[in-house]
Order: sequence, then C-alpha cells, then structure tokens
Amino acid sequence: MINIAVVDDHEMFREGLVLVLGQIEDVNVVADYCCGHVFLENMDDLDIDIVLMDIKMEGMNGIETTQKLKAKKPDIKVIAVTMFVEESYYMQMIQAGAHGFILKKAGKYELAHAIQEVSKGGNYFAQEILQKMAFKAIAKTEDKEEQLTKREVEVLQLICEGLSTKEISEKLFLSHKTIEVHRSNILRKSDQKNIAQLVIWAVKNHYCEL
Amino acid sequence: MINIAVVDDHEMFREGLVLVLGQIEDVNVVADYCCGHVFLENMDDLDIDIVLMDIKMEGMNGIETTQKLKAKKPDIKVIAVTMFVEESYYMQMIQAGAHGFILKKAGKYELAHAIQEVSKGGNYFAQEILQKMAFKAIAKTEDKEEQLTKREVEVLQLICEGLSTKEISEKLFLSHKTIEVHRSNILRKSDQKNIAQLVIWAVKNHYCEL
DNA sequence: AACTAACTAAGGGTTTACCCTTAGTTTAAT
DNA sequence: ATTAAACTAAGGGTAAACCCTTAGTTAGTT
Repeated sequence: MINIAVVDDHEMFREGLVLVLGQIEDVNVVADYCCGHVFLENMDDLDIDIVLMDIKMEGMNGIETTQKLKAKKPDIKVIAVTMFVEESYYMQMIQAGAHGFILKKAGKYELAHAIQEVSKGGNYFAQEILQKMAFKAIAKTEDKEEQLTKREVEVLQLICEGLSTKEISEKLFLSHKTIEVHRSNILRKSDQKNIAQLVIWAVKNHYCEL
Repeated sequence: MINIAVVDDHEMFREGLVLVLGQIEDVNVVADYCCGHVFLENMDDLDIDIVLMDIKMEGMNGIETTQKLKAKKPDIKVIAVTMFVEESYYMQMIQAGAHGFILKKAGKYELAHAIQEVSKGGNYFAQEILQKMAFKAIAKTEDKEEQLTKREVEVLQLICEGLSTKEISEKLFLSHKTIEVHRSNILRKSDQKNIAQLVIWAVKNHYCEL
C-alpha cells in the first residue's frame, strides 16, 4: 500500500483528486491539505510515502514547501502536479527534490503510473516536461545562457513596473549612466532587442508578475 | 434530479469533478467531455440541464462553446468553472449566456449551492467575480473607458512583438508619423505611460499572449 | 596576494519614443 | 446628405532609449 498526501489550494480539484486516487489500486490517501503551512505543521505523525504537490499556491508555494519537507523528512517523495508547463518553475521544483512531474490534464492511468514509478524509487516526468528539459539542455550548450546578476534583476523589475532610467537611478541612488549600463547588459543577456520584448521575456521567466 | 455534463480538457480535474458531483444529492452526471467540439457533436440526444464549462481550453474555448450551445439549445444552462478570475474573460462568458461562475478553488458545498441556484432558474457568481464586476462597474461610470479601435489593436500587438515605430510603419505600409499617432492614442486610452507598462497592460487585457 | 565578476560612472554619439498642433480622407451610421 | 469616428499624415520639438568605449571600485575566490 502506498500512502499519499495531497497538497493543493484548489479545493474542488483536491477533493476530486482524492476521489480519483481512491480508485487506484494499492493507493491510500492519508490526508489532504489546502496549503504548504498546514501540511508542514500536521504531517509529522503521519506515515506518508508520496506527496502530490501543487506548484502554484497562495502563501507558501510548492517549491518552498518541498524544500522544507525535504529538510525535515528526506525520505518522503514528491510528485509535482501542475496546470501548465511553466518555464523555470519546474527546474526549481526538481532542484527542491521532486521525483516526478505530472500535468493536471493527465488522466487517472498516467497518475497511477507516476505513483507506481516514484514509489519504486524511480522518477516520472510528463512528456511535455521532458521536451522542455531537452530543449533547455540544447539551448544551454549552445548559448551558455548568461545569468542576470542581483542588481540586473532589481533593475529589470523596475523596468517592468514602467520606471524610466532616470526614475530608476533616483530610486536606487545611482547615476543614470549606471542604469543605462545595466539596461544594456540585461538586453544583451536576455537576447531581446527592446523594452517590449524584454517585458514579455521577464514575465515568461518569472522576473515579474502580471 | 439535475442532469449535468462536464466540459474540461484537464482529464485529472474532470475525472475528479465527476466523482465530486456524484457525492452531491439530486445531481446526476450525464456525460463528460474533453473539449468543446466533442461536446457539441455528442450532446444532442442527451437530457442535460446544466453544463459545467471550463473557460480556458485548447482548441475551442468555453466562451465559443457556450455561444454555440446557446444557439442550438438555449434552455441548457451553463456554469463557468475557472482557475483564476481572469479579467475580461468572465464578461465574455456572461455575454455568451453563462448563468453562473465558480472558481476551481471552491469546495463541494459551494459547487452544490451553485448548481441548485442555477437549476432553480437563478444565478450563482463567486464572491471574487462579483467583486471584480463591481469594480469594473465603478470604473466604467468614472472614466467611460475609451475602447481601442481595430487599427490601434493591430499596432498594439505589433508593439508587444517588439517592433519599433519604423518597423510597424513598414509592415503596414503607413507613415511612421501615423504609427506615432496610434501609439500615442493607445497610451492615452490605456492610461499607461510607457511601453513597459503598456505591454503588461496588453497581456492583462488579452490583446496579446505570452 | 592575485584574480575575477560585479558594480559603478563618464563621454559622446545615433536612434527612437513621446508630445503638441493641424488637417485631409475614408467609412459607417442617423 | 450630414455627421461623427476613425484613419491618415505632417512639422517641430524634448526626452529617453540605445550603443560604443574606457575605467575606477568593491567583493568574493582560489
């Protein structure tokens, strides 16, 4: 019997998922939680093998929750459950220690398969995720992907808020010439050619929220 | 007995929702569909009272599906089921003829209540939706909300793709001075002060996709 | 202690964005 | 047919963005 806990802030989905899991052989739903905090505070005394963890949650998200869970109980395995294949999110989730990745559009049988694989000590990644990972791996060997520095990220976020170079320089108590340098470096590193493209790129790469 | 059909392209959610609905009194799930096309083609011979319709779906979305359903069978009621309160989407859904609006984060009891209300000939709108509606109503009476023209939308989308004024003028065979006028009018109407803010605004208002 | 990356800043240049006014043409609706 | 809205375009101006080079300072690494 595989003991499973579910962490997802969408009650309707969570209730449904618990019922779906109930139909899968050798699977026992131990508990379900509406957020990371409640889960971490109440999971101690339970015998959990696998956690089905939503990534996007209000308050503590799935990445942070997984990191904290792994620090406390490294033997509990995590399968990330997500709506879309969100760029960069899934890499953070894997680094946090997730053993699997399944999309909400997957069916009961794929879910059962993922649970079985992870339970046996293996991994399960949805086809869509594997494709993205392969694509990123190729991109990395090709462009070696220059990373933004702390300051550059700070400036980028202010750009996305609609601040001009002058306004940013005043806010950060720096010369407008310095901000220009950062802007220019951000554009080069992101491989975008103007602010419009940069803003789209920043949203896609989670440097700013909508 | 209230006969219900479910249309949602996320199999895991749909399967779960069907099981949740099975636990609600006086509710009978007639069928569930993975997309708008399959639903519209196969619903004719079924006795359906209410459709629980996802808004964001690949291929035909919930708005289009609802419009086509209403044209064929105006008596079938639609409750929109959605992940987030997406600006502008819900207005289109209501115009398409939805009688209710419920979020996926709602629980079983709220769902049951929504179904009961709509079944009785009423409406059900999630609190979050009502708030947004109230807010929009206030905004409308205050600023009378200038709408973008066809040309302006076209230019806005090209701006979001990262094209400069010159590039847009060449693409549309217009003077760069004309594009400048459009740009300026778009900024004024959207009440944004530069391209960075405008791009974010355009994404939020569904003038461009990420 | 030497090295590297990051951060800072400047000069000087070109291009683009942004704002104002005025004004002719086209198109759709009353 | 008249009117209003949309589309087009220009002149003329300021501000901001963008691109290049050079260079000093700071902070973390080996």
